[in-house]
Parts: sequence; C-alpha cells; structure tokens
Amino acid sequence: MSKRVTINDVARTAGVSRQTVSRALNDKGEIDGSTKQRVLDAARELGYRPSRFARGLVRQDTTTIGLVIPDLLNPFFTEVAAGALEAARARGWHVIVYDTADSIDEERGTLEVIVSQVDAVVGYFSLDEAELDRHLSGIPAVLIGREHRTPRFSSIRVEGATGVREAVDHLASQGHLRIGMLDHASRAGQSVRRKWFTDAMNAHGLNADAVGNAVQSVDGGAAALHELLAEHPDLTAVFTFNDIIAIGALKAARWLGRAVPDDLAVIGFDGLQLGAVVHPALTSVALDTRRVGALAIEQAGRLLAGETQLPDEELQVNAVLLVRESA
Amino acid sequence: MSKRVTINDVARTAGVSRQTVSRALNDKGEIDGSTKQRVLDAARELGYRPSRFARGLVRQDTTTIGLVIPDLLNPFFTEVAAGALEAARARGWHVIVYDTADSIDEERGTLEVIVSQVDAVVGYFSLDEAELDRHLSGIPAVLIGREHRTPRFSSIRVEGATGVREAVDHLASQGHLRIGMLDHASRAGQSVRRKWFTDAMNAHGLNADAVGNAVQSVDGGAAALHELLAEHPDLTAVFTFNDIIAIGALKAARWLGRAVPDDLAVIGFDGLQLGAVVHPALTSVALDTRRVGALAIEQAGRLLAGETQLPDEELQVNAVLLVRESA
DNA sequence: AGCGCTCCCGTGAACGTTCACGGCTTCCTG
DNA sequence: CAGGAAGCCGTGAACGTTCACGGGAGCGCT
Repeated sequence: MSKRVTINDVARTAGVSRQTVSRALNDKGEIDGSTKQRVLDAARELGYRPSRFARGLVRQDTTTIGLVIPDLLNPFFTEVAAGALEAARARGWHVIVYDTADSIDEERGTLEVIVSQVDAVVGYFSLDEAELDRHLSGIPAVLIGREHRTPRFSSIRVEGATGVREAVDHLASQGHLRIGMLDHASRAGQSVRRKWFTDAMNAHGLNADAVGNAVQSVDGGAAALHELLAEHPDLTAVFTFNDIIAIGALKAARWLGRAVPDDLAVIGFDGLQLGAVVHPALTSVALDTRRVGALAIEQAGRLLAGETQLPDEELQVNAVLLVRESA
Repeated sequence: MSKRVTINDVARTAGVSRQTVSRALNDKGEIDGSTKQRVLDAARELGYRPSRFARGLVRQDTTTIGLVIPDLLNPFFTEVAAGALEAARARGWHVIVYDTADSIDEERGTLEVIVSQVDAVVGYFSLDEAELDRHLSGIPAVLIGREHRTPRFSSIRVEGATGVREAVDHLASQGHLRIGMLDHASRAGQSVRRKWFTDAMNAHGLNADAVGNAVQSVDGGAAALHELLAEHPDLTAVFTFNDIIAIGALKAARWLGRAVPDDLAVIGFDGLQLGAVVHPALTSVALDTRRVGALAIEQAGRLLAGETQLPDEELQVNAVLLVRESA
C-alpha cells in the first residue's frame, strides 16, 4: 500500500518548505510567481491532494449537515431534499444524505454513524424523543413535521388547517355534501390532517365520518378508495392524506368508471409537481416543499450559531389550496 | 465563542487520561467497568463530541463519496441517486450530494469545492474532458452515461441498441410504419439514442427522418409533439428520448384528441416508476436506474482500492423493452 | 520468595495541515 | 549612507484524536 503523498513530499521535491507549498496551493500572497508555479507542478506530478481531515482540523470552517430522509424515491421527500440542498449550497455547506428506507432499524443505524460525521442533523425521524435524544448525543437537530423544541432541537411545522378549510370550502361551494377522506394512519393513530379535515367539515355542518385508511403508496391509495366507495357509495368528493394517495385514488376512480372531477372530485395534500403531470391534474392543498427543506437548513444554521430561538411563525410553512383539474 | 470541548477536558473532569477516555468511548477493552461509566458520564455532562477531523486524521477508515447530479427533481436522477445511496450505505460509506441545477457554472463550482471534501466522485457531468481532468485533480471519478476511461476514471455505460430495437420491433409487429422520434439534442449534436432508433428503423426498412427536438421537460415534450405531428400528420407512433418527454407527448396527444395507444403509440426511454402512474401507463425501453447508481458506487470502490479494470460488460447496464399500456 | 500473567491505566509520538512569528534580501527614500 | 519598508521564505507550535509502548498493582503457582 503506497503511503499518502503529504505536503512535505511536495515541499521536498520542489525544494521549498511546507509553508510555501501551503501558500502556493491556497494562493495566499507572499510567494514568488515562479516558485509558486514550481510548487504547483511538483504537486500535480506527485498527485498530491491535501487531507481534508488535517485541513479541517486546523481551520474550523467547513460545516457538514446530515439530511435524513425516509425514502428518496418518494417525490415529496425529494422535493424537500432539493430545497435543502439548494439552501445548503448557498452557504457553502455540504450535505450528506441518508435514506433510511422507511425502516426504524436503518434509522437507528444511521443515527449511530451520523453523529460522528456531521455538525447538525436535519430531517424526518420516527424514533421517539427519548431514543432520539440519546442517539443524537447533543448534536443540533431540526425535526421536520414534528414537534420537538429544546435549545438543541427545533422543528419545522406544517400548518394546513386553513388550507384544508379552503379545500372543503371549495368542494362545498360546488355543491358537494358527502365528502370522504383517505387518511394515512401511523403508529400515533389518526393524523393531524384528518383533524383539520374534521374541523373544516364540522364548520360546514357536514359530517366527516367517511374516512378510509390508505397505505403510503399509489396502489395503497387506489385500494383504499375502492374500499371507501364500497362502504360509502354516495360520496361525491374525497380528500386525501397526500398526493401520492390521491393519485392512487385517481387511478381507482378511472377503474371504477367514475369521471374526475364530475363524478368524483379529488383533492390531495402537498401540491407535488407530480400532480401536474397526471390527468386530470391534481387539485391539492399545496405546501412549498422546497421551502420546508430550506427552512430546515436555515434553522440548523441558527442552532449551530447558537442564536436565540425564532418565533414559531418563522419555523412554519403554510399550505394553501392549489386548484388544478381534479376538483 | 466557547471553546470546543476536547477529550482532554473529559479526561480532566473524569480524573483519568486521554487514552482512557478514548477507550471508554470506542468501547475497546482494557478498562474497568466503573471508570468507563464515570468517563461516559463526564462526557455526556460536558456535551463532548469527538472531532471527526482529528479522528479521521489518525484512522484512515471513513470514505466519503461525492455524488453530482444535474437535477434532483428529475425522477431519473432521483432513482439513480437512490441506487447509489443504497449501495454506499451497504458498505458504510457516506455520500455528499451536489445538485448542479443543470448549470455548467454550478458544476464548475461544485467540482472546485468537492475535491477537497471527498475521496471519490460519481455522477453526471457536462464539462469537457480537459476541464474535468483539471478540476478533478487526480481524484478517482466515475462518469455515468459517458465515455472516459483512464486508470483514474471510469464510466458506466447504458446499452440501449437492443432495447430500442425491441421497441421498434414491437411497434412494427403492430403494423406501425410511420414512426417518429422526439430527440433531445445536446451540445454534442444528436443523441446516441437517436442513432439506435435510426439503426432499428433501417433494419426494418423504415425511414427514420421524422424526428423532432424536445426540451428536457414535460412541457418540452408536449410542445415538441405538437410540432412533429404538424409536420408529419401521418405518424402513428413515436419514440422519445426519455420518459419525461414521453409523458409530455402523452399530454399533447390527449390535447390533440389522439387516443393512446390506438391513434398514437408512445414509447419512452428509461422505464421510470413515474411511467406507471400516468395514464395510459407508459411503455418504455427500461433500464435499471438503481443499478446504474449502484454500479457507479461499486466502481468507485474499485478505483479507490486500485483494483484492475473490469471488462466493459461489467460496467454496463442494458435497457430492455417494458411494455405497459401506451404502445 | 520469585516468577509470570492478567488487568488497568498513562505517556510520547504520530496523523497532515495551517497559523503566528521571525529572518533574510532587496529596494527605495531622505 | 542610514533607516525602513516590502517581498519572500522557513521554523515551531497547535488543532484533537488514536496507536504503540511501557509500567504498576494484584494474583496464583512453583
């Protein structure tokens, strides 16, 4: 195994000192043009590359953030990730991406290794607070779509109550009275989004008990709509936990011969770009996914800098109704 | 600004030496159970976190790979990235992801900073070889979908000639005689995929001159199909550079009132998962995108280990026809 | 008693780079 | 010609961790 080429090797073959090599490579001043060239040539010839560890050790500038995502293939997380990457690049930060494959064990494993590699952690987690705390061992962390607020931890909240209200308003104004929902139940029981839905329905004096449960996938959404319509054939509109499930619902509706939006109106949640390519284009309670990612990065920066906490409003992104074709 | 908590601080408050602290944290043997606990407590209390730089400097184990992607929001690249992440995770490597936003300047900037942060680079690049070489400054690199083979560089090739041939066979067997193509012209002129198409058409004695040019987006595909059909109204089938463009074509076809596949057959390229959610589901010359990413990572590992070059066949992924509904 | 072994723990060195400082020329200025 | 400034370069130290080595205490065995 050939030893690593160090700055001293370059210095020797160029006939100068370490420091001069360093000067040449980081083009600081205080160096003669010709010697600089000589050093550069020597470095290239030897195939010298500075050690990021040694460099990082002495100058404390480079910051690296760990982005933890349950599934990169899910377009929602992709969009968030894209927003985060962009924000990070803007400040010259590096982002290590970890895909936990929706597995709690992978998440544990990821956390285990992540803490020794990054300055802060950002993303979606399923572990409970206690274990999260333990694994994180003091690293600043920003949790997305989940409450957890301490000096070391922050969270980015999604505010969808008014957006969902808009959606129900929209449906009601078109005469829909029987509106169902396809929820996505997690370990924690029914979702917040369902609560928003229920509240909005109640505000209209409508009952919100036609709720099905969908697995987090297109096929899951399709299957769930089948079931829901079998139970409640009179539904004329359906609101879904997210766009993925909504697209499944679109698929099932076509299968069942129910035209969208005339025979069945569909409204999703998230406002993914994906919703624009399907037919009919998906109406959705949209949230600025890229902004979610960007906010998380920014907040990680604040935690890193030890700045004072921001008011909740700043750490929140609001969802609004985006009317396309499906409702 | 509070100084960093070092291993010495922990050692002092625990009343032991550095080495003992190190032993406790990396749970090596040679340490008494009670002192270990004492050290751990001290570390937790002080909020101690080992410096990844100092650690990386002495033990040469952690490897980090830079993954360069033109646009994470493009589902094709997302799938490749997912494959790469998975392969990297399997060997305990870290992946820093850079999104160059389809900009050549960003790519340059990325390269500039990447070389000092990773052990190897993997991904899609637009720069010409000379500049690439210069920026990479000796780092092992794996270029995807592009030729570039030297001891330091490798490339992952996509073999689609037979897959495209299958596609044209498929269309011809259904009686299609006038088949067009929506190409994506780059700086380098017409694409290899177009060549594959032309060859396949010629093999059937069909002429392949009904070719339009599409921008790399759904809308671009839609616009291009409009133009192409205006010029060649007799086309009954169209093959596209990739699935994104194909989905645009689907959209345009619906707009023009041409039913797919009956009035117009559409075949894409890439075989994205996305193709399964649109309607009609997209027939495509599919390639195992995740495997592309995984292959790239594996090959980066070989370069890093200085292993001998593999035969080309091993660094290649073959595309095959995936028949869904659109043709 | 002497020897050797095991169990713990500590000390110098090393990893590869940059920072702070100091020294040597050379040139200009009054 | 003295003095100072500017330009160029080298030397010790520091960053925070692990590795290699050595050494003392305690125990059992001959």
